[in-house]
Amino acid sequence: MPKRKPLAPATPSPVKPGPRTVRVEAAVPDVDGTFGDVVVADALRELSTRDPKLGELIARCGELPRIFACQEARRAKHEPNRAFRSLARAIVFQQLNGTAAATIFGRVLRCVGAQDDVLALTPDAIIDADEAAMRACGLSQRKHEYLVALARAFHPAHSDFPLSDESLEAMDDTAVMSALVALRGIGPWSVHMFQMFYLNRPDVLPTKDFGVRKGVMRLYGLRDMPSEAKVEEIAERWKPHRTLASMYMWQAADEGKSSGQMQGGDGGKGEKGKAKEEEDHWAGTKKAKKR
DNA sequence: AGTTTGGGAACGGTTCATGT
DNA sequence: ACATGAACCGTTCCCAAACT
Repeated sequence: MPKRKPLAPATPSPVKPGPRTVRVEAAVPDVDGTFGDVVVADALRELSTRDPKLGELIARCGELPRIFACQEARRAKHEPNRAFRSLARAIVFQQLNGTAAATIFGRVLRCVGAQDDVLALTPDAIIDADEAAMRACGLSQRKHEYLVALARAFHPAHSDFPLSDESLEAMDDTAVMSALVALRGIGPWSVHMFQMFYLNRPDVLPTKDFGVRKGVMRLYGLRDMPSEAKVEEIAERWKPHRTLASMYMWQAADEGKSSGQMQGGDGGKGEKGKAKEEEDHWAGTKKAKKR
């Protein structure tokens, strides 16, 4: 096979090139203007005061729809095993192209009889599922191990201190991080997304996230991708609203991409697509059921 | 000896340059 | 026009090497 030129992005960013001042679409109307316990407008005012560069971005973009996307998830709070399902999906999706992962997750749902009712995806269902059948869904041996371990961690009969929706809600951010990274297959990045989009914690800074780092680089005019320490240093002024600020970093990264100002660049869907997938995932959309 | 860092592997669907 | 197959996506784990 002859040498190939670098591939063009596999999935072009859905953000259309256009005037830098274009506003993103308005937030969906049926929201109460809060993120977790925070009034978004107040938090954005505070962020704008403390960080003028971020303030310019906020003024230009308004309240981002992604801020409110997770409100939908909060409405479904009463559904049992939601945290388990979210984390199970995160394990299946990690390391994979979103489309491929959705295909596999759909097969897994079918395998455990949850194709028509995601509520049937329970720790019991995963523990009882036939390993060969799960592997036949396209699940790697490692991921199958992770899923079973996750199911056991949520199962009272298999864990002295079983995790649950309620216990995770009651934990502070540090405790949630400790509890979840202890599970194989769940890393800091996944926990950060879980805290942001599932628990709606207001002060989460996903320093490992490529999009956040890229957004920081762009917004603050840095020449190179900032280290995690540099991101933390810059984000000091965002406390205690680092979750919202991080969402604006994704926006900054998106704008850089759409306006062609980012140098170098990663192929494929990049942080935009990934971030969108995470929003959809943690917000509880049912994309994976489309099969 | 203990800790940190870096690189490779895993994983399936999609994209697209190249050859026929 | 169609077939082929390499490259790519990104997070996590694991292991080896480097460092303290």
